[in-house]
Amino acid sequence: MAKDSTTEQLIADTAEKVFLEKGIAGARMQEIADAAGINKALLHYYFRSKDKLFEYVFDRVFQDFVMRLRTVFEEELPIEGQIRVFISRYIQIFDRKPGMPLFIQTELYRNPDLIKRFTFLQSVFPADYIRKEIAKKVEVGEWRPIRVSDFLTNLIGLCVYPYLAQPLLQHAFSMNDSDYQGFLENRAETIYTFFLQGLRTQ
Amino acid sequence: MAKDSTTEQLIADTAEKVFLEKGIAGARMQEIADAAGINKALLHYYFRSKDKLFEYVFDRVFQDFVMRLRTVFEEELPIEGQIRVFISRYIQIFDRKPGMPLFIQTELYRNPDLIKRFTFLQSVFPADYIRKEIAKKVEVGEWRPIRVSDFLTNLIGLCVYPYLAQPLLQHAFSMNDSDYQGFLENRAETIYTFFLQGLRTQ
DNA sequence: TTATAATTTAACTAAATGGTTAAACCTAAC
DNA sequence: GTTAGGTTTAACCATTTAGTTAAATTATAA
Repeated sequence: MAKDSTTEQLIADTAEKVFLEKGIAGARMQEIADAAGINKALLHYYFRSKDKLFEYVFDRVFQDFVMRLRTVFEEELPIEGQIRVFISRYIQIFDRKPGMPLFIQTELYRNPDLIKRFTFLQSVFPADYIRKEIAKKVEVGEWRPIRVSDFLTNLIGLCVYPYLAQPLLQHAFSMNDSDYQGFLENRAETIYTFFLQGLRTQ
Repeated sequence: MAKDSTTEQLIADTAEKVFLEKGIAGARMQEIADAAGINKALLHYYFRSKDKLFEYVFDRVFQDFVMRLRTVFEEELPIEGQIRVFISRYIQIFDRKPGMPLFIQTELYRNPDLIKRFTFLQSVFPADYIRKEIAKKVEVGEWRPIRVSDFLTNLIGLCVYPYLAQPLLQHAFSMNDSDYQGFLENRAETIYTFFLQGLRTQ
């Protein structure tokens, strides 16, 4: 019977696009079916309900995100190098799916229970490891003391904010789409320099 | 007949809460009416349609935001002092309405036309002024060169991100609500130090 | 008092929407 | 060729939802 998962894949991919664009409340099952080139009956044949489909998509999106980042702080590099990789990989993820950060934050804000689905989050936010590295750097007088939560919030905020606030920033800086694309392309290097300098003592 | 604007106010305040929490797509007129302690008929009596009500609320929220920030970079202070004021005022705004940043970004992302309603945005993002100040500081060797767009994106991102990503961060750092509140309270100082240091040459 | 505006009540409409059903059709494996 | 599962069609159901209506009621200002 050769489980033909192509259709399931197609549905999930299409649903992801629609959900990313409109959120669960704004998305319509009919629209997903149309966009996938199938009919509503088949949609419910594969995914019983809108909620089930949403959860499936949400998990997939988040897993994709986590999987691309979880190994960064395990690599054999000095912390500065890990930070550089972290930044560029973060940006790389969102370049492929610019709507992803806003989607995750919004759905999470409106339904905090979704947080329960977040496994492996500690590997993307390796607080203990970072704490130790900060301590080392502080001891040799290279960095100022900083809380882990501030360290990671700053780092991630610098990476993600341009994607979360794209329409606002693009308008504020009078950029067209390709201007903004150019702006984003230079961010990785800017962030790296700025972030590391921000940590230093002098 | 004394136009009793109390009810209009009440409706707008209540609608704001509901819209901030659920977005336009997730909000229900009935829910707004109930929360305001009135009936749906009266809701439509004051605001003809959901869209009209939403636009009214959206404008109010954004205007409130702009009005609290527009004067910061006109104050008689050195740029460092202006930055300090900017940060603390930014944070102060969101402390009162934590859902506001996510609301604005999400609705703007899903309906980019709303950007047309953004007047005075240039006074919150005074690109020309900042450009000149950067140039001065670079000339005396105090700051590294940085694009205005990066300068403002970094500054605002550092302020706003903890509000945009509250559920995620709170979970990642295993904080309860009061932990997170404490985390936010120290942010202003942290950001100020970190941001200014990030700009420096050495 | 009287007229006018605010508010409630309650029923109603029309459209959108998630989800179901059953029969028919297609296709590939056996 | 038969069978089983994927797919379509098309109608249908129940519920939700924005918005309306009209009549009754309450407050308010002139």
